[in-house]
Amino acid sequence: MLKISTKGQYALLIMTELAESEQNKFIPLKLLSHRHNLSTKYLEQILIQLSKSGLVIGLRGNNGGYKLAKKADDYTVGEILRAMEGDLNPRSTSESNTFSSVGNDDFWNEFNDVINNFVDSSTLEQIAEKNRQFNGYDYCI
Amino acid sequence: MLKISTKGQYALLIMTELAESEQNKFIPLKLLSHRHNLSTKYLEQILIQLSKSGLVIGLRGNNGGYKLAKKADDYTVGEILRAMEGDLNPRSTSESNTFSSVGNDDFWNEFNDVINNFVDSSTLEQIAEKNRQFNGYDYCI
DNA sequence: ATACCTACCTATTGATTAGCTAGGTATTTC
DNA sequence: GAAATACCTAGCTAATCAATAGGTAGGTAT
Repeated sequence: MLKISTKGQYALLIMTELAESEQNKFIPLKLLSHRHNLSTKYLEQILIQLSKSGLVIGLRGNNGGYKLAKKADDYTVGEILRAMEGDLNPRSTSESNTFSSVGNDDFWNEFNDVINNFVDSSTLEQIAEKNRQFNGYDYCI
Repeated sequence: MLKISTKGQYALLIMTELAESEQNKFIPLKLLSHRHNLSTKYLEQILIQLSKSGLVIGLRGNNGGYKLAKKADDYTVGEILRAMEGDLNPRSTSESNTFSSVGNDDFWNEFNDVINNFVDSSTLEQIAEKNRQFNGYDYCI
């Protein structure tokens, strides 16, 4: 249906949240879920998966939580979404060659490129920066 | 999961098939399904829906079948896929504003634009033409 | 040591969708 | 009127989505 699941959307949202945090401190899951009114248990699964993928670092115990594994500039949106969704090919890869035609194949390949080029040229930092600007104007009176 | 369903893929494939037919003659469903090894009953549902959407004209009885409702040049891939899939927004529209942030919203809107601009600038004729060229080289010896 | 905090793990569930299959009805041509 | 065709409606299986639930392991402060 050409939709990114809520997992992908939540993941991106939370990653930008982490990117905006000062000094990249560990932020506990509970705080993140409460701030965005998301199910803690559901978000937990997402963060564990991000952690397994190496996009985020989790630390247990008091003052633990999650933080980015690298600088926000070094994340593409693509790698974040793919960590949650698997590959972002609009055509199910398995059936690519069972039925097809040259023109159709070309179209689907180009479509795939358009999508992936876009998400891979968008960085986490770009999103976080926009949020910072907006929050700046909004609250700095 | 950012996938176009088989319905959308089949629809596009069959539409290009119709576009390639000489003089836009009516082609029976059974022929189309056999040529591409697709379930007749499943493809039937797809063509009925395309017919309801006005993209294709169905005629019953002997020598009946389906044909395009207009010139291949006048179809965008977007309108064909949307007829099968509904809108092609990668973010579920309903949840757009329940959770969000400026940067995230901007990203999702741009993503939406990238996808829709692409499918709306690809025409059925472009795909059909590529097929015709290929078939020309392949069989004309 | 122990109490608490936090991430991590595994299973289950209800709702929805994808991808078909099946059987019938209406319409057109010969 | 018989054959060919599109059209209609229902159901079915498997997968996926979006959560919920209950537990375990690892750190920290006292």
